[in-house]
Amino acid sequence: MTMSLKEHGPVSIYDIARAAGVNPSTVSRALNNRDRIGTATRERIVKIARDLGYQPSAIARSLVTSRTFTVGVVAPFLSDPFLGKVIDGIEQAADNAGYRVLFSTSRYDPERELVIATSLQRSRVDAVIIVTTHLRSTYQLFEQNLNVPLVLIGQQDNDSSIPGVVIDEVGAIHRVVTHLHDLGHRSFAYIGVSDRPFSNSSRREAFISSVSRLAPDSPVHVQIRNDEKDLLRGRNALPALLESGATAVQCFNDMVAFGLIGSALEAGVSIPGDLSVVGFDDLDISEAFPVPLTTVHQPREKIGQQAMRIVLELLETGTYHEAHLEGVLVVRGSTGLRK
Amino acid sequence: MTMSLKEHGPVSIYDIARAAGVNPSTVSRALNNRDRIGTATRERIVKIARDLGYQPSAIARSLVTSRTFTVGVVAPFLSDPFLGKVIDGIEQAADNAGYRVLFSTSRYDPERELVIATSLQRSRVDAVIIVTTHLRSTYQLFEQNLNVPLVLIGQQDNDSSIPGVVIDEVGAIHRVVTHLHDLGHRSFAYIGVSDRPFSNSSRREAFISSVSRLAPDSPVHVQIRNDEKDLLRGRNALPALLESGATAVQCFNDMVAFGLIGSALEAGVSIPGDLSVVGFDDLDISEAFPVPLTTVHQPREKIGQQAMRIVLELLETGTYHEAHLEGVLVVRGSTGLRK
DNA sequence: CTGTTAGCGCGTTCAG
DNA sequence: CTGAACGCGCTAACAG
Repeated sequence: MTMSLKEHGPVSIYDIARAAGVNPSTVSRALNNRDRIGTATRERIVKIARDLGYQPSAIARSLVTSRTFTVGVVAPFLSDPFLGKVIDGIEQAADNAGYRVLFSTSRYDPERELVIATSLQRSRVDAVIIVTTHLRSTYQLFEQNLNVPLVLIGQQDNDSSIPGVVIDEVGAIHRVVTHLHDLGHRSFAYIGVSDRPFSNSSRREAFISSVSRLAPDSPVHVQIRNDEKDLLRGRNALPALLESGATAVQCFNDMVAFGLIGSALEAGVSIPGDLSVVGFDDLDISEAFPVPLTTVHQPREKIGQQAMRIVLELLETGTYHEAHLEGVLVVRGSTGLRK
Repeated sequence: MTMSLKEHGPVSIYDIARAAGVNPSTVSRALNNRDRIGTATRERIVKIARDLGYQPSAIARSLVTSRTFTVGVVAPFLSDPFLGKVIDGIEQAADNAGYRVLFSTSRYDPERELVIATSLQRSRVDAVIIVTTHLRSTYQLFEQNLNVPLVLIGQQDNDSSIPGVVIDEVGAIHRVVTHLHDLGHRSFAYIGVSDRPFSNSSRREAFISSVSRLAPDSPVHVQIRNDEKDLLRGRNALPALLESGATAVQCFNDMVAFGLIGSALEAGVSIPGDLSVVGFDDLDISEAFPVPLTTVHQPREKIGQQAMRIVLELLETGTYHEAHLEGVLVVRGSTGLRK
């Protein structure tokens, strides 16, 4: 029946020191299980601390240790089905390692990325993980060095050596094209997006170069759309796509593919009878879609976990090992033999 | 051409005080645009601060002001399509108000919710927003008072008066049942989930009571599933559902509905010809699904924004105004006349 | 094994 | 208008 009369803020080690008749620093040692402390007094102190409902102040501790055990995470959005899982992976790995996660969204806005970065600096986070969308401006962050390890998630320039995790999109896309080529397709299309310029051009390039390698004379119809949402981009891409005569199309991601398939079905275009459609990401719904989607599976949680692993390596050893993950082709019902 | 030789950590007001030949406290006043400061010296100091790349330490500031301008957010997952948008809304509103967001996932685990809450206490967040799944245990959090405002997102007991935002699920479900009843349906079903017991029973109760009001003698087949993922729950619910003879079914959420529709189509069951299906949430894909889903639209971003608004009210005035949002019925192609 | 002292970076008195 | 001194809560020296 503890009846503590707490006055102002939370209880501090000073409060419990007084209650135990010892010095605050003794309390600190007792609670941190440090060296050189009497087992008897320790237990007494620990008990008092518990009775008083003591919760150490992370900020006071940080001020002296200059470690916050907090990672800053910057991503375009949380509600993106791809990013959500990636960040879940980060949070999970962070939690396991005793780190907190300070989250901010960049909303595909390169300027905001910079603003956020300085805000995170003020918070003195121990490291920052960025999901890039505009590589160019992100590189600026590295140049104006933030004084904290920075880890990138997303494609990088070939010659850049920034800590981060990358997916082998080129390889994955090549497997897609091989698959489509094997099915007899000889006229292709790529439906991209404008607000994630780097990963978009990365996939587009990979697609085009794979086609020109496997089927040199095949045309590739390309559309880069900037409609409001990915779904709409897919929907609105249909007319021009049909006109192009393409029989197989790679979409930037699954959402674009869903939009495309939806409008195709409405227009009486059969999938995959008239048109083979491939996505990218492998969202949860992709396999349960009425036309199960052939797509490139990205190990989303693992991407986040690997990013956090690199952070920890960097923090503990100062060096790191790159994470190179594979995107695997998952063949389902949205691709088929050329008519 | 500033060539500052920074040694240890980030520059502090002390560094810039020395560089300006003034006292640290003067720097503090100058930078915080406080009263009583010479315009001349202020500008000089501001310039030096900028040149030195000064970033105020949020933790040092917090230590003295005992305000962190940080809200803790606890939710089951980030990757949930419903929660993602809610949290985006929180982050947006927080950012606008100059707050940071410290995020943790509870993974549908009531115990973790408690652990996280104490962790957030250590971080001295100014407030906590919780997306509840197990109301019972969340109430414990309030009893063991955290010393910070706590705002709830999700259904509450009728007699509880905890700050939070609630959706009028009862009303929304009633509109669903009315819609189905108008279509001629007289045999119903509800497919629920086991890991979000509170909102599940809330929806189930609402459904059953609405049915018994509108069509007193109609049977209601109920399944509460605990398969691995929501999609699977929908898929696996089909056999027993068909056996029950129900012609209209309310699913816990859209994902469950997608799973159900997918397996129904595969089994040759026509939607909505043989079976009318209703979801809950109105995800982005729901309207683009090949069988466009009739569902209850939840204003997801707004939910998050309102939660943050309550936080700010609580922090500034000590009181708050409840947020009561409506779930609106969106009729699409997955419901139709009873055969 | 424990108490003392100092200082992390900043805001806020209170004097000048 | 500005400088000096103190304290936020805690850890890390250094004594004892």
